[in-house]
Amino acid sequence: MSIDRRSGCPINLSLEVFGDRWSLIILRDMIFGGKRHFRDLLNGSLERIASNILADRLKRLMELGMLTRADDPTHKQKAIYSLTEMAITLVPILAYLGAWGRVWLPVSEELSIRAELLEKGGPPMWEKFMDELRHEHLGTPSDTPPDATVRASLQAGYEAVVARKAPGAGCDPDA
Amino acid sequence: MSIDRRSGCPINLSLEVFGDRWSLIILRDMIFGGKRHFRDLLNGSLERIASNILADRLKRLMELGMLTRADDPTHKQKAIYSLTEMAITLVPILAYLGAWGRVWLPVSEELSIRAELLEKGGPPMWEKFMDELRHEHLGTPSDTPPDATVRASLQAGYEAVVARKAPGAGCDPDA
DNA sequence: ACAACTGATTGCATTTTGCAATCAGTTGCA
DNA sequence: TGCAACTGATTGCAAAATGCAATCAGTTGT
Repeated sequence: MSIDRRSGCPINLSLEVFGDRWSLIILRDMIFGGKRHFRDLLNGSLERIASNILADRLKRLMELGMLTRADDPTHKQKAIYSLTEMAITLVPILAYLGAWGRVWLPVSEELSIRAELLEKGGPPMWEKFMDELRHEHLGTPSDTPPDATVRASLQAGYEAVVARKAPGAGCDPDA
Repeated sequence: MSIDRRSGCPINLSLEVFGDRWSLIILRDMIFGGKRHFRDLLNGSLERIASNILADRLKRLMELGMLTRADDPTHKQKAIYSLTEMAITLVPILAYLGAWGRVWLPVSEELSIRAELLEKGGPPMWEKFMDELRHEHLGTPSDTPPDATVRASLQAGYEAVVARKAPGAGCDPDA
């Protein structure tokens, strides 16, 4: 399951990295959902990835240099997956992809609010988000307080839509 | 082979449109290569798509609203495929994808020069390119002379690299 | 001691993919 | 008229990917 190298075209090579139905979904959940453990990714995504496919893609993304794996000090069997700089720089692509999908595809309102906020925020917001991800996954220093992160503001926007659509119902499957 | 709708997430829905190894390759060849016929797409791409897969993807992209098909007046069996606005607005995504691949993947110099020029040109160049595609595929008016198109300048850049790498050898498989 | 949870792995049926060969109709040329 | 080349596909088939359920060994909390 390694890279084919059908040609040296940048678009082709990019497709060989995440030209499948699951790799970008996993990266999305790590980037926007803050998921870092196998179980979180397995049970957290709306698209219900199978455990063998998740294991395969995590392995593949590590081989490609998009993820790294480390032991979790709180649990001897637990592994923490981290994004590499290579994966973090996908943020603008995900932002554009979300913006495009929001225009042309039958997206649901509550799931597209994040894409809308990210599009409205533009490149400055993407840069801020990438810096937060670098802090979170690569350990680089950051001066953003935990309650003022881009991810928190995206999540707040999501919850506002959910609350408006179902007032009083306190259920949040994505929390 | 229609859309799954695993979830209403914009990124997921986008992946269901071109989360495979061939759909974006076909769109790339139509957008950057100017290919509009089955045979051009079949023989023109470096990645050697099989004819049944090409037929399947063309059909699928039409069902999804990314392409339209029309009869070619010069040949009763010939079909001309056109990009829709939905497909034309992928240009920024392809630009970002090419830029990302150029940084992180083992691209070849002659095939990545187009991505580099497109990245350097930025959003203004993308807009100009999209206008040219609208003129070419949707018949909208345009005042750009045929020799000053974005595609022509990308092609010129490509040929300059090829000429520099193999001076005197007049072969150009992409012409 | 024991149930729940950790990151996986295995087996298996179904689906998708990719390659080679082939198709019928159209065109250009001798 | 005859025939080769070209048009957009389609078919058969082997290989690969997918998705589901069951299972695994080790760890943790009670």
